[in-house]
Amino acid sequence: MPDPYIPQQIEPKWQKRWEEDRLYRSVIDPNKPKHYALTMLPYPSGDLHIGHWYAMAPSDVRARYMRMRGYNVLFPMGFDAFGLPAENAAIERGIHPYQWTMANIEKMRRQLKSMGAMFDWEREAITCLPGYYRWTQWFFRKMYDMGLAYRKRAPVDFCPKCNTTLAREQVWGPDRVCERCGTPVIKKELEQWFWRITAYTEELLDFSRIDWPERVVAMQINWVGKSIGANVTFRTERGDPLVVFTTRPDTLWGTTFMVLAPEHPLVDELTAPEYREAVEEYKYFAARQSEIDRLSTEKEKTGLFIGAYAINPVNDERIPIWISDYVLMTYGTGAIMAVPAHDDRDFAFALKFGLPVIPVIDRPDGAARSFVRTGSVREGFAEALAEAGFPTEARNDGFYVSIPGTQADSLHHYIALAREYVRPEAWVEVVGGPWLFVFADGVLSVDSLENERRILERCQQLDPTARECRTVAEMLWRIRSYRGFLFHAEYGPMINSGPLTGTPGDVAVQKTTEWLAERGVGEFTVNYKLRDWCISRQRYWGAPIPIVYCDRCGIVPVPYEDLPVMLPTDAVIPPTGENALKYHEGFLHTTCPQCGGPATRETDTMDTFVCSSWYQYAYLSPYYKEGEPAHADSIPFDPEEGKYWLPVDVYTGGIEHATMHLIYTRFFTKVMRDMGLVDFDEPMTVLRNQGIILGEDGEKMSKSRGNVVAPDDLVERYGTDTVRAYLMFGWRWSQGGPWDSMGIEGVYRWLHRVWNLVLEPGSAGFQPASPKEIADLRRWTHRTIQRVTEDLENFNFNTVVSGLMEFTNALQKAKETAVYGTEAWEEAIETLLLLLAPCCPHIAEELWVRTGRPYSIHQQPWPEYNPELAAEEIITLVVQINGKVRARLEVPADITEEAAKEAALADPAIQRHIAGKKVRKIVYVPGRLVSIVV
RNA sequence: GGGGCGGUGGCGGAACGGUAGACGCCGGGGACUUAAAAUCCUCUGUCCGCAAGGACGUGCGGGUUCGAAUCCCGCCCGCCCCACCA
Repeated sequence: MPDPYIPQQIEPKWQKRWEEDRLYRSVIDPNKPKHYALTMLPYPSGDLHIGHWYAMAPSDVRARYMRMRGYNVLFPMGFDAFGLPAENAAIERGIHPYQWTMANIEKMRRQLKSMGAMFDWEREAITCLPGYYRWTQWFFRKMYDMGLAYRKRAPVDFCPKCNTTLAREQVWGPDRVCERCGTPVIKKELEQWFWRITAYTEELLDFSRIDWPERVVAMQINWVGKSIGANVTFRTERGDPLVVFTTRPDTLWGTTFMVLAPEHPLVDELTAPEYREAVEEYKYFAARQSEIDRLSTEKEKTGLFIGAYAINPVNDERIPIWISDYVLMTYGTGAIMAVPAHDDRDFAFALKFGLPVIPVIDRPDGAARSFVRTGSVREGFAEALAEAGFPTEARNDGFYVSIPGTQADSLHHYIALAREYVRPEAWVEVVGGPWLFVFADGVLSVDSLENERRILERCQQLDPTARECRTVAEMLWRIRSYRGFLFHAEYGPMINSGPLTGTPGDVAVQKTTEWLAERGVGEFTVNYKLRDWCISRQRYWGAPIPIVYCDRCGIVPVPYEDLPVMLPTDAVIPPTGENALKYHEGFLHTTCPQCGGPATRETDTMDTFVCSSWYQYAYLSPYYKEGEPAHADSIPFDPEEGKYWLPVDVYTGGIEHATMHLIYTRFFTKVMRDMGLVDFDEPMTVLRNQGIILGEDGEKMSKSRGNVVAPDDLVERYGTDTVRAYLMFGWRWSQGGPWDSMGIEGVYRWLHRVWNLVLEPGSAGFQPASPKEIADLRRWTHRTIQRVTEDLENFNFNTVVSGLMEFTNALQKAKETAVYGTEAWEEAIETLLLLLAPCCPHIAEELWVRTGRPYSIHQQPWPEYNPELAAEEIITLVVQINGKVRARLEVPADITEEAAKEAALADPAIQRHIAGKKVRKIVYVPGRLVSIVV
């Protein structure tokens, strides 16, 4: 009997040995193809949780697999070490952010090492060290020189009591209060630094060169938010140009009012004196409201008429100008033309505030409805409609008529009938694409503001209840059946649109834009949601922005040679969380690099996303040229390393970074390309995301729920190899799912079985193994190589483990037969260990060495599979009758079609099923099945 | 509202358009043991049947096909992201 499998003994032993032997040191080797595998670096919170393991362990498995495949693999690790929690710890526990961070890194590095991953620790990079942030600042300086960095005023969340700006996560709850003191947060305008990421917008939309998950691509496209349309110039009555952006210039003739963002610069000038007070009040309301109610979906529209009018350039209609918080100053031009007939927001606004609606796009389906009030038509109308084939539906006070869009003339036909029957003191309206009012003396269309008014007045004369209505739309809205017909946002033929009436829907936007351009009142325009990246943070624990303010010279960038601008380590964090740099005299005061006069430093530090935007380059040569002065033409990493390793081949990590981090790092790489630092466009060729491990109860893991799974405990109990294998086996990696404390037991049992399989002697037979037995065993071996290889290629980690389990089960059975001890048996065991090595590196190494094989298994080549050996000799041929499986035949793999069909038809079960029926057709799929149709 | 991902046994999940449910967990039965744990063997989608065998079965409804979990159309449900973006 061998000694039992005790992972707690063998795992630390091998980890120590591998480290001593520098087994995972990655060094440039021009004779090998390179593979840069990167997994997202953690924030040093102080504890490595199961989510980190889930992300990193399978990534390590794949990196190890690539290494065995003969690649020279770089798989580095580091820490994203600047950020808010360190400042909080400083305030709560009186420990300096630096000490807190470095102590956490110490602990997490130990935890990471317990994973047994092949991280090259000699390339570790910690973003909060001067040797790292010197280059972060260097990038700022380069951006500045390239005209990609600029300063402008922008709002920040500010706590008036703590006198400090707040990060997004420091603002709590729907009331938006300060996390420390509970004071309602206000907006404050500050001068801040921005990077011109928008200079790369179009390029960021190009994913043709990278293999990234569909959903990440979708999220980034959505984030960039490209809209194609036109800028159209309206004029105020005074003559000021008022430009709006619209994606639907084809609806211009339906503009019945304009809406400006409350912060729009023209609002103050345009507001009529008698509205001024109300407008000021609304602006204040909007400034608060947009913050408080950002989350509510069905927000009631609010707004205010400012007493001014604009002229629609296409038809000279005079339209009122409103302000409302549903128009954002930060998008487009901060002003819109409102077309309530074809935009749901404008429609809701118009309905609420009694603004007219003019339809200008026909319905694509051409359908219409009409409500015929009792007494509004002469006798016989219903019968005439029935005869003409119009479907009707009775109601208490009349009946509805559905006018189908299928026949071209049905609308005209209906109107002709209605005119014939309508009584002089009443009317019949038709609501479809156009809205038509049939009076005894003629038909009026809601095709202009003037006609809208005229129709409304006439209806109000005829029907006293209509006098409550401010607009035709409001009157029609009262009739339920019309509601779905009063607004639509589809493309369709233009109607009521002056010279462009009749333009088909598929060319309407283009034709209108051209028409506007010819007249000089509009132009083709593209708009994006993406804004420039505000990198300023009013925080201490970050990389200082290398800028100096001089009374004489103004804004002066710190010279390259003077970098890094050191973050003072003796700063005291105020209990309010305010930026300690503002009070650090030694940091604050400096001399101007240009004139030598007194100057002050920028106290803002950089967003931590800046640090993580280039870390994959830092790993190439961490803290490159520390202590040597930098220059404008420096390179922040060893160019030889860069030339060999870049770009990243496979990047793994959580989907939560789909937008910010993964857009910023793409931006960085494109800037670096334009600087001449790299010669590629995208930082990471392949991206794969893992899912999230939930608590055993299916909920998100959290301390308050008490459902947190601690990896350290698991390692102590089962060993790292079991944890690694279970994280691969338990779920589809990209999906994740609830933790299962029983499931991991199954994996633990499996590794015990592997241990015993390899070390316990089998019962060698007295007879030699038959050729068939040998072939069967070798088939198992080579099929398993094939499966496991393919699954690792495709990140299908769960089936890698299940494949190895099946192989183990098969070997368990074979062990009791004559094949035990044969060459084929040794091949099988050796293969099992090699295939196991990436997943469970410790047990694989232990068994490898114990069975007399040369250390280290991790330096062995990945086994090749032989397709001939993997091929089946005997296959199961399925016989279907009318698609149902009726028999399974064991036949030689190379059976001919005729022989297969013959065998199928000869089978007694098949005979029974086709007895008395006529065989119409036989489909043969080689190696698979015979399908008989009767 | 827009976009993405998903829906298969009691559970996690397998399945180039071709044997649905591999592998593992849970559960049943058995061996070993004074006993338990561990380990090993074995059964395990549902229904009918003593059995042989048969019927049903991948969220729902259609379609394509000799054959659909897989492809197409229309729905329903869940999760995630974005969201008054003109």
